[in-house]
Amino acid sequence: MLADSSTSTPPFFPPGSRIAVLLPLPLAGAYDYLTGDLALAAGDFVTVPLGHRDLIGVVWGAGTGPVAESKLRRVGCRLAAQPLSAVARAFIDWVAAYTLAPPGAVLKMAMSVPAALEPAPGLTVVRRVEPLPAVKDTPARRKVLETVERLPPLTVADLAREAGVGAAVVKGLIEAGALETITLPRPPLFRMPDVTLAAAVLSPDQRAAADALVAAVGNGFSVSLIDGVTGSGKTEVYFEAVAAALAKGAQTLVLLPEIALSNQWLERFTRRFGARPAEWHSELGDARRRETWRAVANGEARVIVGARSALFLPYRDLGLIVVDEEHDGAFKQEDGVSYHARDMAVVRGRLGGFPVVLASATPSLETMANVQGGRYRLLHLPDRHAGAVMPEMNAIDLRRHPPPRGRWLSPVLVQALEETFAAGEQAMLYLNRRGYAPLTLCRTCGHRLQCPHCTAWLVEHRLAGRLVCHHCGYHIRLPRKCPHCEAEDSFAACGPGVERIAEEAALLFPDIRMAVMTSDTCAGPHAAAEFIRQVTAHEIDLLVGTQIVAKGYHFPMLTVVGVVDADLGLEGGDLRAGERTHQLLSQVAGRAGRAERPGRVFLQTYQPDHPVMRALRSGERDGFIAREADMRRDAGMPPYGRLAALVLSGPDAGLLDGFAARLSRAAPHGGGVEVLGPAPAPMALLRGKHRRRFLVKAPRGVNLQGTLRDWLARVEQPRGVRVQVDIDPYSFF
DNA sequence: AGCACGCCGACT
DNA sequence: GTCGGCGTGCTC
Repeated sequence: MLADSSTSTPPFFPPGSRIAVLLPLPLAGAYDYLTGDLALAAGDFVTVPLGHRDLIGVVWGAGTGPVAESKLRRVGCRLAAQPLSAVARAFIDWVAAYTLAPPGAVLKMAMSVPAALEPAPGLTVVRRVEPLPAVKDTPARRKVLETVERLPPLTVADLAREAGVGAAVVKGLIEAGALETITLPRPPLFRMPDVTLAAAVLSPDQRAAADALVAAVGNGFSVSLIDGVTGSGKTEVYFEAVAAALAKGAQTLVLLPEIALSNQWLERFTRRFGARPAEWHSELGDARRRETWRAVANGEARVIVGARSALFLPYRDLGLIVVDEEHDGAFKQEDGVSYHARDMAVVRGRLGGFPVVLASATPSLETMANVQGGRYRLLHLPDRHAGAVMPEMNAIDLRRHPPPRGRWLSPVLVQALEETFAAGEQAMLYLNRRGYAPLTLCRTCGHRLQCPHCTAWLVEHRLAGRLVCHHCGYHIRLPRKCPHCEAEDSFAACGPGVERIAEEAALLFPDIRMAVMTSDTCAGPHAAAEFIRQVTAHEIDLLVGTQIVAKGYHFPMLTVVGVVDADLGLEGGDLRAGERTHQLLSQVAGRAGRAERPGRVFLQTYQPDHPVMRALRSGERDGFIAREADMRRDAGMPPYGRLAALVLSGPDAGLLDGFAARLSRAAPHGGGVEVLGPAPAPMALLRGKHRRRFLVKAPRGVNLQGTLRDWLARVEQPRGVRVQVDIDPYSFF
């Protein structure tokens, strides 16, 4: 059964009890309070005094702390909000223990909307007073009174609009006593998705996968991976699992990497279920956020689609989680509590006793290792449906077919673009680099323009007319004189960004219609939706963009994709560089030729024989993954070993290095634990803070968290130094 | 995370 | 002589 809907009563605390209350603060643990004359249960939201202020916290259990009972203060009051379920509380404790974050910091993610804890305001509507007192009669008043008779109760503003008069008339009638206001419970904001609508027609492979998922729903914890190439219909398959969960009365969470960009996904959902799901992402307004939080807590929202933070919403009866594009790095939160939403979704499923579905065209090595270990069930979708074929993959060897000096597009790619535009089809150029040029240097003295707060070059944004640091947002106008040698007009832009590629394309194809899509040019979901509309309506011939264009859009007339610098992601050679580049370029390639038109993909590379390029060209994904997996296994790296990063940061480099040296001397050893570092973190200076990093490697089965906790406890932490623990680090920056 | 308590420079 | 800067330390 659905474990979230706690059938057993939670621990109960009668008046006069000592209880632990968890506060949404980064404190070491829960604080003890006395219930006073209140009767409380675990999970209740309560106000408690802390210092001079009153805070909202959650009753976490019996009070067991070391503080003397005489020093305890009393709980203020119990809030009417839906209590936090036992599973939600266990999840918060689990995540805190795993990530080494204070439990209150995790609770804070679940209490991100404090205003939602206040009771939902009702809807104030107007109705007629019976019997109607004698009031002055005017044509406007008569219209209002007629409208009140004719329509169900409306708000003042709606009634005035319906009657075609100003709000003052309605207010006047209320004043005169002919109308009165009453407060009704607010009508539901989220419509129930309709599971009786016809599902998409599924291929036999899709049908088999969908049947397996449907059978898993309501049948306890399990993890399934839908592994299928772009266009194989993964979404339709997991929609059947969503329908099954809805039919069983369970809430469903669908996690997407970038919900703000997924209007196409929302449209598909709405077509399938006849109602929009509840959305949860950073662009929600305050009122919507509050309403959604309440609707999740009281069970009114049945399907929630959201970014990673949606994992911590206070679900009333969650019974299914789908993690789409499970390989996507956006699921890893790096700042504050650092967690991977995919992995925590699996934990949430295990604690809640329900199935978790992962979906990807390029599953992560972690997930594949779990499939091979028999922990996750594999559901394979081999074909692109509707007869579409996989795009033809071409590597352009830039050593043999270099672009002209000062240009970035190889003649081979230029010719393909020419053919595409001549055929009346669309093309996309992909380069994961915003701005015009990533580096600006002085031709006279060689000085490079660098961010004063970070270890990073300033990136020229020519459209905005400035140089920008992509790490801290620092920006200046392009100076005329070199700050070092004072030479005038001596700057050279080195390397391309998307703006420069667009400039080159405009030079080569002056007559085509072009758009540049980056996070700079499409802030907000509406801007993205407008780009998508323009491309779909074929108002654009060439789309130039960064990673933002790699997301799963369908453009039926888009037949050629050019990857301007396929080697870009391989630089630096971190643990996941190969895997990540393969995933990203596979996804970009999937944009080509999705309808009946065959697609062609061109990868510009100086390393056509690199394993990543070979894998992309041949489509030998599994062989590539197996080789990457072997390398990780040999190196004892995740998912075959455990890894954590310890990042020390602070404004004083000397203090930082002293602390790092003391930590190094106290470093754990033995049991296969290996500590690498301290080394300057890859961004040795970020936002004015110096950074040093340790990497801790351990075999599976070692208690990594315990080891780290003990290590940190052995060394006193100076003020002015921040220590950040990142279990399972992803980015090495 | 707040918020007060602390000890050192420019004001009525 | 005070007002106030924000460094540091505590809150059951």
